[in-house]
This record gives sequence, C-alpha cells and structure tokens, in this order.
Amino acid sequence: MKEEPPYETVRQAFSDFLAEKKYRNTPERYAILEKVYSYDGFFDAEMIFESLQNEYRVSRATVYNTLEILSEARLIVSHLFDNTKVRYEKCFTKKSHHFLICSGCGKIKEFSDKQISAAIQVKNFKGFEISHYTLTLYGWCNKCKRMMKK
Amino acid sequence: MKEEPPYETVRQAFSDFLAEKKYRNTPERYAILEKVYSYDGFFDAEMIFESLQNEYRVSRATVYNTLEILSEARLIVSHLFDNTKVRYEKCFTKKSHHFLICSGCGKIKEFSDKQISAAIQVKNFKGFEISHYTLTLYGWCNKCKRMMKK
DNA sequence: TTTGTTGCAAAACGTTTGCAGCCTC
DNA sequence: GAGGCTGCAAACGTTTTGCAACAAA
Repeated sequence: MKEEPPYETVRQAFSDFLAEKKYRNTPERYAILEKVYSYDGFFDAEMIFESLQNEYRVSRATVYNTLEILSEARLIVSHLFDNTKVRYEKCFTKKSHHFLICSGCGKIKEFSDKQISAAIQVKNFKGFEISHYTLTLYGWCNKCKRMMKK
Repeated sequence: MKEEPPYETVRQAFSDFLAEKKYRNTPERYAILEKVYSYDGFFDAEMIFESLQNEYRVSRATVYNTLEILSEARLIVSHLFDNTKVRYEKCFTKKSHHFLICSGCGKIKEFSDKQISAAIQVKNFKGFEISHYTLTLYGWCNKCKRMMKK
C-alpha cells in the first residue's frame, strides 16, 4: 500500500502543476505541501493550519485555498466520511481508494482488492474520462453487530 | 433502475422498523416518510422541512432526527457529494449506488454495472457484514475536458 | 506595473443542542 | 403516569467571503 515517491518528486510535480495552470509559486503553498506530506493518515484543514503556526505564518484562507489546489493537482484526495469536515490524505498518483466503514462505531478501514479494481478499470464510459474513484462499503463490525442484538 | 414498491409496503417496513427498535409511532415521522418518498431524485433536510410547512407543522430538529432514523432503517441513503450538505435519496432495499461525478461541472450521473457489483458482492470480509456500498468515479465529461485545454 | 495571492475577521451555512412541554405507550 | 419525542431558538464548527495590503511575474 506504500509506494511513496521521494519528497523532491512530489515537490516537482506540484511546481509543474502550478506552472501549467499559471498559478503562482508562493512560499505558503510549498510550506503547506511539505506539512501535508508529513502526515501518514488522514488530516484536515485545521490540523494543517494549527501545526504550521509554530513554523510559519499562514492564514486559514490560504490553507483552504492550497488544499483545493493540491486536490486539483491530485497530490491529495479529499474524503467526506461524515458531515463534520473534509478529510484529506496524500495520494500522489494513486487512483483508487477502498474503505470499509462500520455504521456502529464509525471506524474506517482501508483495504485493496485486485478483482474489484480490475472490474472498475475495465469499464469504459464514452464521453467521460475517469481520473480516480472511491469505493465505500458500509456495514457492521463484529463488535457492533453483537451490541446491536442486545 | 426503477423497482419501487407500493408506498404501503414502504410504510409497513417503516412501522416494523420502529416497532423493532422500540421507537415511537409519531405522526411527524410518517409525514416525513411520505414527503421523502414523493421525491424522485436527491433531496436534503431543508427541502423536506420547507415543503412540509404548508401541510404540517414540523420542526427542523424532527426532520433531521427522522432522516437519521430512515437511514438506519435503510429506507433512504445519504450521500456527501460535496461538503455543503447531506443529500438523500429513497432506496428501499437497494444495496449498491454507483456514481460518475465530473470534477469540472460537478454533474452527478448514476449508473449500474453488473460486473462491478458482482466483484464487490463476492468479496468476503471476515468480521464485517456489508449492508450497502457506494462507488464514486471522478473524472471529466467531454465538455469540461475541452474547456480545460483552452 | 499588473494582478494573483495573502492575512484577517466577519459572515455564512448546514447541523446539533438544551430545554420546557406534549403525547405515545 | 413515565419518558420518548417534539418545537423552538440559540449555539456550534467548518468553510467561505470581502477587503486592503503584499509580492510574484
């Protein structure tokens, strides 16, 4: 599941993306990219904002703006598991995201499955070019299933 | 894609669910169920609240509470396509929801695919019982793809 | 020099909560 | 009668906005 490229590659990809889109190179954007890539699991806008406070002066507005750009660049993906806030994870070029969510305790587990990926990749939509996808399975873990029966 | 049961069946299923969970039968809950099942596409909490105002006195709190119960009962499914609000659709016993979303214009299209469904149903997670799932494919429709290149 | 980007603070938005009173069971 | 459920309005937390100042190109 871990095939992370060296940070320099990520930074270069971001730089290329900014150039291509004619967006400006600002130190804030690179500071946020670096922070973002220091997380291994999910993170949200507030986490990035807070943890940058000690090292760099950035506003919330810029954090939100930059996370948007990083999503466009597909260097991160956003997930809306519940309605409380947007959560992100770095993804570089990863195209597929598979989750298992327990409706009882809300625990989120990532998984991967070659059969499923293959079935999805094979599908061809005319007039639509797929960039990435998310599959979310909802259900009940054993622990919650037991509790439900009581 | 339309295999909708008669409304009486839905109402009965709801009534059974309430009984099973020892939730009370209130007129508000049935009024909301009826309104919910009058929509063919997506709806949100505010839409239900507003359109009930003319016929019935219900509070927003009750609408939110009832939509939660209807989700538990799996008579509706909730979707978080963007971070603005929760959207619902009736679903009765439908287990799978497949969407195509254009990252340019945000248009959402539903589709179905037997191969993909089969690959997912076949998967067996020990210690986890799947109730339903959502597959969301992101990409670019032709129109937006063209605009992007300019 | 132009104008995209920033920080700041206020505002917006959907949703949740606390509480007194109501109505199922 | 007990307590789950209701309406109401205020509160909440995340995200967006407006604007003046700044700095990348």
